[in-house]
Formats: sequence, C-alpha cells, structure tokens
Amino acid sequence: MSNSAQHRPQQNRILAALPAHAMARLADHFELITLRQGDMLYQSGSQISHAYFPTTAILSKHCVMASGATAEAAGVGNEGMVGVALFLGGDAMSSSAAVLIGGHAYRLEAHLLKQEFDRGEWLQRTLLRYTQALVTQMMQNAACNRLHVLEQQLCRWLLHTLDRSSSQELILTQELVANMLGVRREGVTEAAGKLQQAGLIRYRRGHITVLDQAGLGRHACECYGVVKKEMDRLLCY
Amino acid sequence: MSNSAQHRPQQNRILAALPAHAMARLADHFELITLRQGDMLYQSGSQISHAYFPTTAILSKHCVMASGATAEAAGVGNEGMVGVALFLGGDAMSSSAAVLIGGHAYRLEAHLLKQEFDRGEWLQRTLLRYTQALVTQMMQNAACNRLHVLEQQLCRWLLHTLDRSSSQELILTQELVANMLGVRREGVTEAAGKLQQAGLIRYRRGHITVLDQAGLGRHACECYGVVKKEMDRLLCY
DNA sequence: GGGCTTATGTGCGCTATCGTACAGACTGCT
DNA sequence: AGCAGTCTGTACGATAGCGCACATAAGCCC
Repeated sequence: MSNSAQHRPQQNRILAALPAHAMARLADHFELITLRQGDMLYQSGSQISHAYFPTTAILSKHCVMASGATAEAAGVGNEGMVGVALFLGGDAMSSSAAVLIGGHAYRLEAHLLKQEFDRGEWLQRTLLRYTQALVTQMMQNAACNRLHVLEQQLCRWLLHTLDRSSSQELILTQELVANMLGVRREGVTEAAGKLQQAGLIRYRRGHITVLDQAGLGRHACECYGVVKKEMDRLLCY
Repeated sequence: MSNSAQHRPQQNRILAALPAHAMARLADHFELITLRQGDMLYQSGSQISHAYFPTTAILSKHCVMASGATAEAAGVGNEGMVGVALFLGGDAMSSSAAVLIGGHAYRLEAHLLKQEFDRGEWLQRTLLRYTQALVTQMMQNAACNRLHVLEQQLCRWLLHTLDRSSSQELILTQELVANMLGVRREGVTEAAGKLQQAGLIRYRRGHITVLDQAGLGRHACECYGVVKKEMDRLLCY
C-alpha cells in the first residue's frame, strides 16, 4: 500500500537501501501517516506500538522534566527512525518523541520490525549502525549543553535541522526552538537576532530561513561537525 | 585463564548471567587487567581492539572538546561494558573512555565479542538491553546538564557512582569530579562543602565518603531516580 | 477591515557559574 | 622531620542565562 507517486518508503534513507527481498516482505505493512507539528509519538515510559520512519517530517527525542522544562536529546529526520527500544529489547523508552516539523512518515508495527530485525540481516546491521549514530548525537549534546554558549548551540541546532529539511526555510517558532535547546524563549530571540544581524538567517513569525549555511557553520560550536562527520560515516547505507 | 579465587568474570553482571555454553566458548579468552585511575581505554575516534567488562573498576565515557574541557556522557560499572561500537557496527567511537576509579576488568578481543554477538543468542539480547540503558543515561544527562543546578547534579552523580562502587568511600579528587560534571573545580568545592555541612557526605583530600545515601537522594534532581529505575528495569539479567 | 490570538522585542534585577588569583593544608617521599 | 607536589578553601569581579512584566506586531478568522 501507500506507494503513491508522491510518497514512497524509499524517501526514508534506511528504507531506501533495504534489499529487495526484505522490502518485499515488508512493503504491504508500511503505513503512510501524516504528522503535524507538536504531535506526540511516544510519551515517556509508554509501550511502543510502532516504529516510525520519517520521510518529510522531522522528529525529536527529548526529555520532559518534572518541572515541565524540556530539552532535546537527538533529532530524527529521514536518515533515521524512532523506536530503537523495539529492537534493543526494552519495549518502553524513558523518553518522549514528538513532531518538530510536520510532514510524513511510514510506520511499521512493532512485532514486524522486531521480526525482521531478528533475521539478523541487512536491516539489523543498518539499525544498529543507526543506533550508534544516535548514541553519538546524545553524547555530544550532553557535553555541548554543558560547555557551549547558546548562540553557538543555536547555530549547531539549526544546521542539524536544516540537514534534515528539504528546504532552507524551517517552520518553527522561537518558543519551539527554545524548548528544544532547553532555554528561555527570550534567549533564543536574542541569539537569533544576532544571527540575523550577521546576515546568516532571516526570520519572521514562525519561519526561520537559513541564508548562509557555511557562515552558520563558522559560528557553530565544534559539535555540529563532530556529529555530522560521524553520521556521514555511519549512515552511508 | 584468570579464574583466581579473587577475580572472576562473573563479578561483572553481564558476564555473570552468561549461559554455561556461551561462557564455555569464551572463558579462555577473558583477560583480567588492572586499570588505574586516569588510564584511557579509548581515545576519541580510534579503532577499538577490545571490549572491557569492569568488575571492580569504574569507567567513564566522556567527550573531550577542542578547548580541552570535558564532560561525562555516561558512567560504566560492573553492570555494563565499554565497547558498544563493536557490535553496533561502527568500530570506532567518537568518544573517549577513561578509568574513573581504579580496579579490575576483563577484556575480550573485538572479533570474539562480535562473533558471539552475531550468534544472536543470549549475549546479543543482553548487550542490546544494555545499549538501551546507555541511551537512557545519555539522554537524561543531556537534559540534566541543561536544566538542573550543580548541587543537584553532584548528588545525582555521587549516587550513580556509589551504585557502581563496593564501598561508601570513593577515591576521587574534586578536580576529577569537576571534569566529569563539566564544571569548574571550585564549583565542586562549594557544592561539596554544602553537602558536607548538611551531613550527607564527608571528604578529605582525594576521598569522598557518602554518609547519608537517602539524604543525597532527596537533594538530587529527579534524573538519578529516572535513570536508576530504567537501569533496574533493563538490566535484571 | 477589525479584532483576537499568538509570536516576538525589550528591559530589569537576580542567580549560577565562570575565570583568575592566591592562600592554606594534607600526603607522600626522602 | 622536612620538603614538594597536589588538593582544597576563599575571594572578587565578570557574564550568561533566568524570571518576570509588558509592549508591539504579525497573521488569521469572521
């Protein structure tokens, strides 16, 4: 199903490289879904019914603290998937996954993913490599959150999000960005203002357009490059 | 080898629960090694020759930034192992692993670990569950680094380290703790001073003794409990 | 086009943490 | 016992980011 002209599972890079026989087994079970900004895919601690493979949507794995404050641990675009707990064996995950930028994704029922994973073939290798990329992101984010200043982090985050986007314009409010970075909205206003003055980005009410990607890279902390390099190395499916 | 009365691979909780036939395959290949505080097991980006299963040592996976600043992403005690990149498939890891508290560990050659993992049996299931526990730690640390204050974090960190230690006394300088938390040494002096005044810990030059574990728990941020609960759930081998 | 909702800009005092500097104190070594 | 090296205590100004309050403006709906 769901093989319309516009949408195909192959728009997700993990699924794009599935060998033909594996895709043949699974093709009928991929379900195209539309995700709207702010939707929650998983709540912290809940059972997981599906794995999600974004195509045009961008997802975010984040922690929600008791105070209500949030911070992103890793982003997920069409290079990855949400639901690693399914094949890691823990079923539930202690984190939440939400839709950062609306779009589409394919989902697959938990037991089908697990079944295919347990064949020990291509999908297993790929998902494990993706898991390592995820670990890398989370490690670097943990350290970056501690050691770098907001403006650098905003650059890093915009670049990562841009890498997952098909357009230079991101549909995002500063409030949402603040929730991802785990800072005040006003802090984002200030940092984004500086970047705009420097001609690196332009924004208006709910839209952020990146004008100078290379320039953002120079203003970002090293963490962007470290993670990107590792992602490129691990995710060349 | 290395099955002296004092030291056995079974002191590591992953290895303790290895089924007999798997242990029979591997027993001759475990190598007991002595780790001293400060030793580096891996440098960021280097190839990995062995996986390490701590028994009495406590290890630390951390990031080193270009500035030289460091921050821990996750700790590893006898509940876990270092070298997940071996079975995740990336070989090298973008992080470093160091010895936080000296002691012993067993190590296993990379190809032997991979081979046993690829049998798809008990060790695979266990290592994948451990990977999920690691992911949980890193996520929570990333958010905690952003959202909580030093004193709470110090409590959290001491409790986690204590859980990996056989004694209430940790052989640690404040400088070392500061490097793990990614803060100044003076900050740790101040926070530790408060905890000592509150009667929760006692310390002297290079030694920190926890006097009131429950009290530390009350001063810690929620992150300790979240991670501990998840570790207990995932790692009951 | 008027009004409502939501996003952004700005100011101000506050706090946690930083950077630096240096003094004092403990331990290990000879 | 004395010394050297290391660890810890303290102080002080600087600064990043917070919390709050409120002004302004942009887009959306009728």
